[in-house]
Amino acid sequence: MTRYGQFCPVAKAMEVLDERWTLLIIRELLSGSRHFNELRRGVPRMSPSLLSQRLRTLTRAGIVERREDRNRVSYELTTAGEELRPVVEALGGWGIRWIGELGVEDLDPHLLLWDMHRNLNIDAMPDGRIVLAFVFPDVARPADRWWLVVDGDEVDVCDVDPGHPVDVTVTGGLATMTRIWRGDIEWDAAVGAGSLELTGAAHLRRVVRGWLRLSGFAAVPRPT
Amino acid sequence: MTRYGQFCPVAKAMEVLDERWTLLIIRELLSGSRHFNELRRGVPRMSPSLLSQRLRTLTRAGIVERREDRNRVSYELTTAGEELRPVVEALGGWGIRWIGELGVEDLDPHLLLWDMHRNLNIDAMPDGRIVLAFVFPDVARPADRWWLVVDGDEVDVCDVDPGHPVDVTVTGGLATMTRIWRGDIEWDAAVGAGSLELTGAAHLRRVVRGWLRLSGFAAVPRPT
DNA sequence: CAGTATCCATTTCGATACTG
DNA sequence: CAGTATCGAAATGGATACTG
Repeated sequence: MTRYGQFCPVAKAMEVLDERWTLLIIRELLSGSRHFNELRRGVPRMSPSLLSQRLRTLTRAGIVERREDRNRVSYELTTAGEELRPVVEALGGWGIRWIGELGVEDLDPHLLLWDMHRNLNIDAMPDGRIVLAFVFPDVARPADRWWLVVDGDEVDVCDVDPGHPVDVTVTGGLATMTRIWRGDIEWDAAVGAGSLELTGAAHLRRVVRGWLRLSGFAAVPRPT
Repeated sequence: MTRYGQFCPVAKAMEVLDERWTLLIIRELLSGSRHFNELRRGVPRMSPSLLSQRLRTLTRAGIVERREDRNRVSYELTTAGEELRPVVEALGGWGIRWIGELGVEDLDPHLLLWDMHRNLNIDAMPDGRIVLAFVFPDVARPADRWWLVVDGDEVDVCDVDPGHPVDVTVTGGLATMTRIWRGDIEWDAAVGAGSLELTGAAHLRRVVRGWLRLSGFAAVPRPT
């Protein structure tokens, strides 16, 4: 590909990487997604044909390797792909510092829960099945209720009631929960201000915060 | 802008940065270009209207500040823009390691000389005017001859003979010179192999290598 | 110098439906 | 599960010429 007609390595890199969605797919692969439909959940607004096309481009570019193991297709980053981690980290670090404004369109409960389920601190949780419920009163049904079911080291995201007893229910605006996840506001501050509400056994309510890890970019210091 | 519909900071960053040419403009600003026509030389394949449009977008995004000082317009990076340096560096570092293949289309003598003129080691040069000539026998006239004229701390790139006596003439293929600039091959090796030829006074031929700095990415270690 | 204006070809994408 | 097929709308951008 010769989009820019420049020998500059930044230009050569961007020839592959500046296509829409591409770096988000790489972000997904970097955070552990391996299968087509798993990737789709990370980029839900992308059509499957476009995702498939991008994966082919990335494979041709030597960034992704497609594998077929007994009827199960998986995509993995090559060494070149893995080395894009610093790029993605730099981009996210910049983004969290300088693009604070989120549109309503940017909020997505499915995506939020999907991110959370990948970052649970399972070791901090008691043995046995744990069920967390999230309720977003400002979201239209049926997308206003979600469950994280943790059993052993398996974590499921459910958008329908899995039927198990719920240990803790977290209730609050989708924007609030999203901003907590991004590290824009503090969990404790939101609870204190009443914009986040916890229900469940007192000893669990106190520790649930420790079960949830935040976004990897939450800890990035913000401009003063 | 809401291209992706994601709250993820990587997505929010890419909404601004993944547009074609955008990161190359930022690269130019990071390397010191300030004026419209100066920027154009760094992205020669971009139409002026598109450059103008991108600069407006970047200004709206808070990355660039447009200034008008007594009839002279200039563009400068804001703090947010300056903080994109690690992003550009990560991209270039990745690009130099993993995209080694250059198409014929990627070679551009004007761009190469433009890059070189920004990176001359003027302190290492003797006082008085120094003129370097570059000849690319494999390039069609008139783009096969270029001059760098250094006078004091002023450096000019000429595509027509400036008329001054030439101190050193560097002759070699455009690909060779480009690869040296990128750090893909060594100056000394190219001279040794005869793919680069120097003419001029012996004492100047010996030191000219020290006058030219290479691309900032030349020193990045390559995959083994 | 520092841009605008115009215009059309092309690319790109999103939506939707379908398949082994 | 892992994609492909199709299609039309919209965005995008390149070329070129022009301006205060």
